[in-house]
Amino acid sequence: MTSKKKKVSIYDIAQRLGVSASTVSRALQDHHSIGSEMKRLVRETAEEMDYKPNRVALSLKLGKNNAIGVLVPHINRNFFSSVIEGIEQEAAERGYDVLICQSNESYVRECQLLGALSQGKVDGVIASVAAGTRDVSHFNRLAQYGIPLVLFDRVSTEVPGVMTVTVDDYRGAYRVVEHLYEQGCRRIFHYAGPQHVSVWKHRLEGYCDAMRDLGLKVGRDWIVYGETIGREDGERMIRDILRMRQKPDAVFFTSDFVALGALVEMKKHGLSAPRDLAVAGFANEPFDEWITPSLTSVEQYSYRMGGLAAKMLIDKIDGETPADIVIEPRLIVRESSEKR
Amino acid sequence: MTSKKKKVSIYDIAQRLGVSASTVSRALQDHHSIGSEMKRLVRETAEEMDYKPNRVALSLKLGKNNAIGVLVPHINRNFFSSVIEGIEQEAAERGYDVLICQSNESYVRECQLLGALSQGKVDGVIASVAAGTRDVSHFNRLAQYGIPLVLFDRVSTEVPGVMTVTVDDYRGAYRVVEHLYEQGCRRIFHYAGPQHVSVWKHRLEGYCDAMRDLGLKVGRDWIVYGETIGREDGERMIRDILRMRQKPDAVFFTSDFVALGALVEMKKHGLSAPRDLAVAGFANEPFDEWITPSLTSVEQYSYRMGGLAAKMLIDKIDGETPADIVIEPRLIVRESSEKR
DNA sequence: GTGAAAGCGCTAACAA
DNA sequence: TTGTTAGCGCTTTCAC
Repeated sequence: MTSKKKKVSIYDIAQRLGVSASTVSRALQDHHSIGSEMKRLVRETAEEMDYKPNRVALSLKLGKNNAIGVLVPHINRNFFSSVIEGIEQEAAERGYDVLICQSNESYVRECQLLGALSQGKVDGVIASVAAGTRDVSHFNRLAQYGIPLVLFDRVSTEVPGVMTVTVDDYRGAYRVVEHLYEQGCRRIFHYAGPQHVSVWKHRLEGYCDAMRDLGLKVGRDWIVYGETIGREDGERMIRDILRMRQKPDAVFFTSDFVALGALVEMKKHGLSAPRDLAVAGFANEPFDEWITPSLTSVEQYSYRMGGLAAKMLIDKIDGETPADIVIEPRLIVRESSEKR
Repeated sequence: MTSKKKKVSIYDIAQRLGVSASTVSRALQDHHSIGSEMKRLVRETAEEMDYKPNRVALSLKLGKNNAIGVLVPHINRNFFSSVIEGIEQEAAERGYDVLICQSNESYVRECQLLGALSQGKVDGVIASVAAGTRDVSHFNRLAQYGIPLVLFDRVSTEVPGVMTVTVDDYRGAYRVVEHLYEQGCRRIFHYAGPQHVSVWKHRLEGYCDAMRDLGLKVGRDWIVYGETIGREDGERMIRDILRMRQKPDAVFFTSDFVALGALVEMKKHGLSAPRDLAVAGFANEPFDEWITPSLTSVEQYSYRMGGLAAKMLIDKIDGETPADIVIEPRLIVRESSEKR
């Protein structure tokens, strides 16, 4: 049976010392109007009584929480957990707590959580839009409450006052296509994600423009518009390809997971990349370099992205006006696409 | 220029309606003493004025935050982010916020963060001990403040009043050894992690006991006591093995990452699992089934673990006294160890 | 250099 | 059924 000590407040310290609470408060803040002898005394007593400031009271008084909310589609996805890790690192350094919640890609859940985040616990929000979200107006409420918002990766510019940090998906996709071209590929297909999501839209645009610039005409069935981006989608696409008369010599998948499914399915049919079909993905998931063949992909610097998003948000909270950030992605060529 | 509306409080509603704040407060809480007409009126006005309750004020008043703190070594590790996902899910369902922080495996950081978590923002803490931690007495402070603590995976029973949820590492390891034995392996080595960490200690014990029960004598250099558990460690161990006169026919690695390093290094030397050496890991990381050969491992049900930890903690906060939980692990046999 | 008092937004005794 | 009041723990004007 551990005796729960009652929490000690500045009043307890004040009483013990026979001074007023405000003196204690000031001493603890190293206020100039307090004598050094008094300061020492107060600090020692605080230490001795195991005093911990109550941050909730502080928040209420100051109207500042030193906390940011993070809203992501899923916590347990390498990309997002890596971003969160970056956020936490930066936030911790600047004395901020991080409150996380996940939308599970659901629009309804996202609305609820934004509601909860408007209830005064956080000074700002970092979010990435759920795949189920088409109308982003629920994000506006934050601005109405004066809560700054940073969107990362899956962003929307339709939210007034929003700040964004993104990777240049267009450039990343463009480079993938260039690379496949350099490997001798000409019939380059693309598995695209839902087009209401910014990143997948930009990757498709990068693909299209690169193809055009390279003088390659995109056939009518060269682009697959996926509803989801799971491994099964990649498997299905390979099966579909096997039934085609005119097969592609490369596929650029908008996600590593889809590409992974494709590689697995290819193996099942005795096909190998890049010999039978060059394959590239996007996101540089950790498994990319462990699988066989290793997977060509695009690094998004997710950890850095998180750090930048947090910095941006906290700077904004501190009254600055940070500019949007676009991170330059990096093409990482691996076995799945390197013809020699 | 968006006009930041000033936040509306119950006083604003009260004023508008010409009633007192307490009436509004009660109406909003659906208190029985308020007439249904009044309730309707208050609720409509609240809606109209876009009122959001201030949860910070609520916390201060009630001395309850509806928030739990989560302290893990790393956010961006599949195991931990999966646990966190489970925690968030359960917490959200029960109306709790989740505050995350990471110790980066550092003892000092863990101390600091526990200090921060004692500052009244959370009603309870879920944590997994940093690898750098040998003395766990810093966890005691939480109990002193009446903040319940659940430790998961890497636990310590030396913390008074602590609750734990773990996977039965001993059993998991035991089964791995049994399985390798059934595959015909007799010279089964073990790569162990730092022994001050509960999970690695228990896995080693499971290994030792299984070997004994199977009548296999463990040679003096069969157990490698690793300081770290990274891929490099696995690579190094393979190189060491290659220099041995009497080689093992199987290695049980206490971590999938070490096993992964081993498989990669083996490939480099033209060796393949399980033909030349059967390999098994622990944790069932997602990449286990994608790599070649796929890796035999032990599933820990991390997502469930998170949910259970959160349930346990919140039950405790609600005044119940939950019992410790031990999750039964599951051996997942894959190519790396299946002789046929 | 220090204290008294107000107040952040809310709830809950106590009164009426 | 409703209003008044105190107070959660802290900071900060204002007065001394």
